[in-house]
Amino acid sequence: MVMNNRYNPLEIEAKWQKQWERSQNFLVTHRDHRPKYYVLEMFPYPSGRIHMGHVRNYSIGDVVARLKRMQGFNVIHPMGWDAFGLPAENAAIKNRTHPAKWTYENISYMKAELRKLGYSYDWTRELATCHPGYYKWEQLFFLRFMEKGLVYRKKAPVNWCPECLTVLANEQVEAGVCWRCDSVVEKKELAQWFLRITSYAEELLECLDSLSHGWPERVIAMQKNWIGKSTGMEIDFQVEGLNRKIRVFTTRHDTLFGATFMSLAPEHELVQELIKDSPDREGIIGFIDNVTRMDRISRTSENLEKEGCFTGKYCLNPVNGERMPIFIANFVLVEYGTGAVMAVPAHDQRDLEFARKYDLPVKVVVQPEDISLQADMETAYSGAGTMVNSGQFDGMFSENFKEAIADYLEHEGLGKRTVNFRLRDWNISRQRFWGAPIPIIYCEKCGPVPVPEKDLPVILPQDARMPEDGRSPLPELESFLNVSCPVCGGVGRRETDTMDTFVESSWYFARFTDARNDNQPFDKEAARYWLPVDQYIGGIEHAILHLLYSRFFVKALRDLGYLDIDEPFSNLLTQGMVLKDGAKMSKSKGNVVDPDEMINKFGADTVRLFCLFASPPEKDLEWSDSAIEGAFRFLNRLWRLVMELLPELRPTGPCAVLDQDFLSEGEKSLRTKEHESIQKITRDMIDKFQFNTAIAGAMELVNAIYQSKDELGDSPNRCEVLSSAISSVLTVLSPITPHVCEELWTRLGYDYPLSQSSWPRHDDRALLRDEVLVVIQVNGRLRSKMSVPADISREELRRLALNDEKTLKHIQGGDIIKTVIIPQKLVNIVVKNR
RNA sequence: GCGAGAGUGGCGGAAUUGGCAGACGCACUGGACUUAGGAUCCAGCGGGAUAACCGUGGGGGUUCGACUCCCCCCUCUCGCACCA
Repeated sequence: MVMNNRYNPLEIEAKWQKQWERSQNFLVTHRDHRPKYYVLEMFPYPSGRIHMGHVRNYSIGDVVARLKRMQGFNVIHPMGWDAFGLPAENAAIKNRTHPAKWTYENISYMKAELRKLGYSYDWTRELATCHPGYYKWEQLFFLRFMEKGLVYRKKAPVNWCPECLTVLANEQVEAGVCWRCDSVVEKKELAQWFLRITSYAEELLECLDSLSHGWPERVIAMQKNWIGKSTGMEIDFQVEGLNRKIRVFTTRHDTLFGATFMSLAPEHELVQELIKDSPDREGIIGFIDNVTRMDRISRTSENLEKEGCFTGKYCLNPVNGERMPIFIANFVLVEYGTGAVMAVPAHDQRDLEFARKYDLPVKVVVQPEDISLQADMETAYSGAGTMVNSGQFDGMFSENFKEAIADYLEHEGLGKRTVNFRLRDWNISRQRFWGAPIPIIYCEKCGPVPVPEKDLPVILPQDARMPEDGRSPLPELESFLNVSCPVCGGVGRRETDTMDTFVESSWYFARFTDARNDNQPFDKEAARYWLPVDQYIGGIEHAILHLLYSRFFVKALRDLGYLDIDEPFSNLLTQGMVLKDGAKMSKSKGNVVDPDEMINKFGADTVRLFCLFASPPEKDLEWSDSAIEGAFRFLNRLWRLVMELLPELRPTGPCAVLDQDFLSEGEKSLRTKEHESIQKITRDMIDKFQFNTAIAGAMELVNAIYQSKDELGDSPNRCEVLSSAISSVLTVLSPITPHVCEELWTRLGYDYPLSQSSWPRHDDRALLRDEVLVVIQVNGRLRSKMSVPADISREELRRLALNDEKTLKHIQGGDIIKTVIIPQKLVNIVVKNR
């Protein structure tokens, strides 16, 4: 048969994929004596086709899964579909069909693509988040969250994407534009459902420390930044002539004596009352309108000139009673702190600019040591120093004064120490159809009422027709809307908003532990055994969004008694992007490389090999058509090597036990290379996930075998040494290129599959060489090399080095000051010229 | 501005963490085998008059010895950014 001679990837790949499926090798249960290992890749949105980014992501994950299996772990490696989302609705409108149809068709196509790549998934755990059997439990969690006070409904100005026709959470607005479609986000006043993620702000921040070993530093930094904890005080300022107080949040209460005016956000709740009888009311309202109409990008731009207008009212500084004019300022944000800022122009640059513009007083209260600050300063001083102009506190160090004034204000009831977070509650209402319905019924009498647990799931109607204009059909779908109130039996109407799709991805990793459970979200025992995820792999784009939401969900589910872990993902690998011609692949740029095409041309093993070899996992990978041919060439080379030697090879196993003393020089040298390679590859693969260098190591070993097979001639242990080395190559490459390795392994005569073999262990004794190459330097410069017995004494090595011909040339005419000797490595002779 | 990361041949990338800079691969050059080669094999491949020497973004320093450690500077990528 032809296939006996030539490497035919498509044929052997189909064969082994069938074989693995039949043997059910990758199916696991939690009733197992082995230690568990949970490896998970971020599940895909079923957009239609797998792209190279997926291939890279899932290839890395599959290597980890196969590797850990070979190391003796009970490995769970599931795959599923993040199946709710807007593209399905758009496609449904276009094709005049239901989003479910498009979604399930995509899933089945993409699943076939994944199968062709030979990934070792436990497909019995497959899930699609759009299936009622999945989102039923999500709706249950919503009810549980509600009971716990973790869900509330609030009318608030929210982020509205005019393109997606729905609201967005704060995390989903990036620099003022929609994360999905880049439209400029607008503000809209709507009643929405919120998850109280802020209750966990402190813990979400603190636990980041426990992740510092397993997570990339920059992801941790981004999350810290997003949570944005700052410690300070809330202080009340009495409004003059009005029975009102303005509460500010400040981290610089040490500068309180220097506060000379007050700045309010234009949206601040007191503004309308303050300007009620102002003679310039019209002008002020005009100013407010101008500011609030601005989009978020320009409003929060640092270049925006600081502007404001005087309300005509004053408030009183609580510590010195000074009158402070109250301004409305364009740079004060209503959503941060209390929406009001005590302005201390001497010690805050923004306040200083504002004060100069409106000719407001500047009062220095913190005096630095080196220079003497004057009120006519050009830049504000924000450091520490000695208190001045601060009454009886003058002379204190500002950092100490901070505590003193805090005590004083708390004692007088004028303020209190607080912690402020940048993190806001998570708005999960979406005005979309293709999402999990929020299980709420609005009753005319009882108000919003939770759907009783026994009525779950609230199923997304199958008969919905998508309106052409892109809106959700739910608000007009009578069959869905009409329902009686579960409390009073009166007329009720269902909530028509669906949940943010990030809710589904916040707990899917837990559902994987028991994906077919019809009675509960997952069995507690199964979850306890499998969770947390030991290795999570995905793109950096979810550094905040998905990873923060999932962390919150796990903590909330823990407190509800469902889970007993604190964090979902112990280790996180953020893989780099796949680029072509230096840019991210995209249809518009026309630089897309289709995985299917590559698999058909070279086979899955080559595609996998290239993805792992071209670059370390965290770095971006530049696609190269000629480099993937190189990967294909290597597999052909490996194939030919085994085919050529096949008649004389035996299934000795990798790192076969051989008595060193009976080996010839050449045999010993190949054996040493084999064991060195195993050592290096093990270190690279297992300890560092550096598959690119591991593959390089395997290539070196293949090169060495090619050389040895000719050099060894008919030496007595030729068969054993070659068989062992080749078995080793196949074993260590098998997580990366499983099909070709299994095929060659079988042809070698093994009667058990590689996928059920153990990872090889090198023998330290095999690493010992009789002769080692030692480098000779003179004054740190390489001058000569020589091969010496490995156990040579230092003195003997020194003597040999000093008598080396090439070395002597560079020593002549100088005095030898000293020699540095690193055994088995180098000799450095330090010479000083006479 | 703040935070994280990077800078090494023509290219992707290595370097046991202070000890032969450029592993492995791509591209390229020469040769062999060939009707043919875009298959395969062998050899070469940082620069340089193939000699000295110079070379890991630049400049200093520590050291017998620095891609690696310390100080200063430059460039690039990503994230956050009027956060009170």
